[in-house]
Amino acid sequence: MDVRFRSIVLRSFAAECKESSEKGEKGENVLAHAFSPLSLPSPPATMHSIRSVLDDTTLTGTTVTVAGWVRTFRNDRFIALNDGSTVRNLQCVIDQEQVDEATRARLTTSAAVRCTGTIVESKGGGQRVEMQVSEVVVLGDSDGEKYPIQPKKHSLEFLRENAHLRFRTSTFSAVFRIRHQVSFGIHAYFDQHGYNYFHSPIITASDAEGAGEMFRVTALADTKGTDPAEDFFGRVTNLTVSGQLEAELAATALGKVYTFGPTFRAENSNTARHLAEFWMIEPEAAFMDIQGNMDLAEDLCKHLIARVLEKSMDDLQFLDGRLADEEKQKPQQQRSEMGLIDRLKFVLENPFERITYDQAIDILLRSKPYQKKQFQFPVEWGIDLQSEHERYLVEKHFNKPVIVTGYPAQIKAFYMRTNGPDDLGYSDKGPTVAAMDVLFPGIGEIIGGSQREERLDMLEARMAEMGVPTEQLWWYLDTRRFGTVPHAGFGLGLERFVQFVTGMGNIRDVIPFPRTPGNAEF
RNA sequence: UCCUCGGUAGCUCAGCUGGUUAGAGCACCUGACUGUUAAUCAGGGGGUCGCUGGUUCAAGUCCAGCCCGGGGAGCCA
Repeated sequence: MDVRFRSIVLRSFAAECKESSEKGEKGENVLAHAFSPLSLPSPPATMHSIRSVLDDTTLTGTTVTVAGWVRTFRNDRFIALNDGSTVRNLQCVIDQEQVDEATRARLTTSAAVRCTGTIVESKGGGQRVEMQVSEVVVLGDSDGEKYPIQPKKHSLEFLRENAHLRFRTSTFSAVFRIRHQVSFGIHAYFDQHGYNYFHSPIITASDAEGAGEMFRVTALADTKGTDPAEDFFGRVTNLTVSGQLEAELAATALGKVYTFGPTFRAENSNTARHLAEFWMIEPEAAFMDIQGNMDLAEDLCKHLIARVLEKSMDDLQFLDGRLADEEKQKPQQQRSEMGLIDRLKFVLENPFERITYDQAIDILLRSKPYQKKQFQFPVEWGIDLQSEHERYLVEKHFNKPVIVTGYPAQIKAFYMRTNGPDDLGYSDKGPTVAAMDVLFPGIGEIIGGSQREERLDMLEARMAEMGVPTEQLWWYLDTRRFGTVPHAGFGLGLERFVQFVTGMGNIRDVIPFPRTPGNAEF
């Protein structure tokens, strides 16, 4: 809605309230008024979504109205109409005697139209029902010569350059309906499990989180030679790279919390799995250890996959077919044996493999590619697992999601809990921490988390060791000074998860308007 | 940021070892079509071959620099 229009509606509503109260009406009447949609035009009773027309068998034989955008217009007679409610189109059949030639000429790709007609069983083979149109109104013309999206297969790169229109394609409408289901499912899952949705700040002053380069936030036109004390907040501020530290503060009072918001990284990353602006979900729970953390991560992933299978089957079927076509182009060796839907069901039905870093190194050292010297990077205890190593574990050795715990302390963040001899992931090869990475086939790291170091002396020692300034994080350390408890949490990359569920290969194709180095057009 | 591949019509791409007026399919325009499924058929318009410079009788094709994009790597979610 136009902002000015909305303010007018609000003002007139306020005026009505004033009037009502002046007339001495009861407060509840005013309230009832507030929730009635009087100020908005209601759709006609016969208006239906295309999804309901296609699925609701009781509508056959009735007259309904639908509105959407023309996908194709064939044989001067058949409109394939899509309104975004489903990936499927409604075939609207027009009678040439009822619709004049001038109107038919305006039924171009992506024109907005409203059709009224009777739902009948289709004479053609491609669909169960179709609409026998009695009236068609063009609501918005679309100049076919200038409209860039054609009824044919476009490259994803081309559609990325036309990101403002790509939602009108089957692929992208399917992806974004599924993104909605995943997002909504995350809130539903945590709500059902007693977690509080916690809004961690977007602008932060701490740059000690160690999660990468940050975007500076300033109200100054030029920061050169200016004391940060002169700036808006009186100090250096940045866009958040993680809400974790703040979530920990909340978890040590509310018990269970999760954040769900945008996160920013100013890394010069040019890959199919990195964005400068992405959405992250970070649950944090008091009295939860690394084992509980793994259980939560696995259960959440499976819950979300189950939800998408339940709510978005037609979108998944479309994406499954799209992926199968793509696979056909590849040489036989590179093809994956499972389709998208089979893959989702497989992940849902099988437990994630859980191994320690020690075991991971062991498996890699005994692997064929290692012995044939096919790995580009060395494998030895103490170094981080490279992409090729993670891929081997997930895609070759186990062929399912894998959770790796007990990484060497030196390669992980300061807040992770140091393992003792009785802890999971303890190693006699060197100090390890209660970190966990959830690795998914085709995507890599989808979740990174840990049990946090709750012991003040241990935490301070690690911060000193890693050069993290304790003065700046006095508020974080206070949680360890006053009623500290074991607690744990993780970060789930929304886009990476959506990539897995939709089978999209590039992360830029699962976020509406991707932000990457040199790219912020829309 | 590094490695690698690419940039030819609105889109997807062909154009061999330099050699006449640079091609195809789709899209678009005109016409045909009352059961099509990315409809089909006939005809038509449409190009500074990413940019700049160089080699050559001759450059889309070879060389150099720059710009942009894909894939891989690092950073991570």
